[in-house]
Amino acid sequence: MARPREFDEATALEAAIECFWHRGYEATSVRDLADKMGISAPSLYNTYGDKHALFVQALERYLDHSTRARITRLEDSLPPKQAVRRFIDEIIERSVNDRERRGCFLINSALEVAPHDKRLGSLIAGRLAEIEAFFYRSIKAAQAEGDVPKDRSARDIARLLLGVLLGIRVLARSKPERALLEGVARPALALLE
Amino acid sequence: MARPREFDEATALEAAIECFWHRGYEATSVRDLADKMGISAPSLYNTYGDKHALFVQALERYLDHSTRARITRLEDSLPPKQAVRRFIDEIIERSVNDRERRGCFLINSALEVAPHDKRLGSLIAGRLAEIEAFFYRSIKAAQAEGDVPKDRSARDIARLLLGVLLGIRVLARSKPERALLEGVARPALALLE
DNA sequence: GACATTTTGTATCAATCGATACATAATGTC
DNA sequence: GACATTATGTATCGATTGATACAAAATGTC
Repeated sequence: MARPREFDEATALEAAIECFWHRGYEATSVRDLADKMGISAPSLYNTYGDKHALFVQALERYLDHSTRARITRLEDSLPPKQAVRRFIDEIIERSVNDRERRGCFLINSALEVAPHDKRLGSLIAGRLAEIEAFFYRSIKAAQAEGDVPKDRSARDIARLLLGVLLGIRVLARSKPERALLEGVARPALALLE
Repeated sequence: MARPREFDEATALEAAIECFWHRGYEATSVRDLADKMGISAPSLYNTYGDKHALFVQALERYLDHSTRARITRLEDSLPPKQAVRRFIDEIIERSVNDRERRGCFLINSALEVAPHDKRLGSLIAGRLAEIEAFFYRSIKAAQAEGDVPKDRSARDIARLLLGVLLGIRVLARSKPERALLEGVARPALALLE
């Protein structure tokens, strides 16, 4: 019917994720994007729309393949309390080994673009709610199994863990020190015991 | 000796803080700055250097008049445990009432510019350390007075509170809901009881 | 009041921004 | 192979970016 695309959309989108993740939305130019994606500007606009639409697609792909995949993997392979602990542990590990200090694409976006973009803001808020929901149902399940004391508010602890997660990610971008990040997490995780 | 400046440096710097606070570093143009500061571009460059130097001065002034002033005020007027509680409470109050969702200029900067600017990165890291130090010495003092259980690590709880502070500030930019932010803070503050 | 010094306002610099016009190339359909 | 349709490459659009050149204006010193 028509000339086929010569590049792989998903592969190019991965490159776009790298750009936006590393530099943020404003500091990334369309030329940066096109270069790193290995395509021309017209191909970029033809395939993904404009810069903003590309950002949305990049963020959505990142969330599906990163945050959401991690939750599914841990929830399927570990008992609930361990899944929560491991989630936080993996975030710390990633943060300490993040030599470029990219942090988390979702959390970077929550700070940079959410307040200025209503549509993206609710997308991001929804994804943060998914993380809170993971913590909440894990704690609830652990409490049902007698693995976490039942006199503690699962809702509040889930929210604390969400806050701790965001805090660790932000802190790591200016002070990526293991002792500090583990210090943040330790008293919060101790509430599960 | 020479022609005197026709505007107040500090007042104009306050306007620059508003710009950078609201939009971040990259998204704020020199024209935005000059307009809001009520001066011309040459006056801006003549007085503050370039855009980057202006940002540093704006951030430093913000920190002296906001974060650092709050710590001093609370520490001078309240017993240590109450000072910590009040600090967190005030942050939540500010976040909930922050209709423009500006968050905290320091924390916004920790995420946007710290990883890309070594000099600013260490400035920011130092200021975050000051906040942690405030939590730490408050908890230590409260423990000495028997106001906080002594079997808890003051270092870890101080770090948790720092993480919670950052988490609340980030969360508030996409979900400024009181119940959520208070839920994050409640289990952390409960560790002081 | 002449001079040195600094600030201010106008006007503009080259570079880069996001985004496209246009012609050419590559496909499936008939 | 003619045609419709979409992708690609070149070349560039007007707008905006950070930053200045330059001359006029305002001060203290002498």
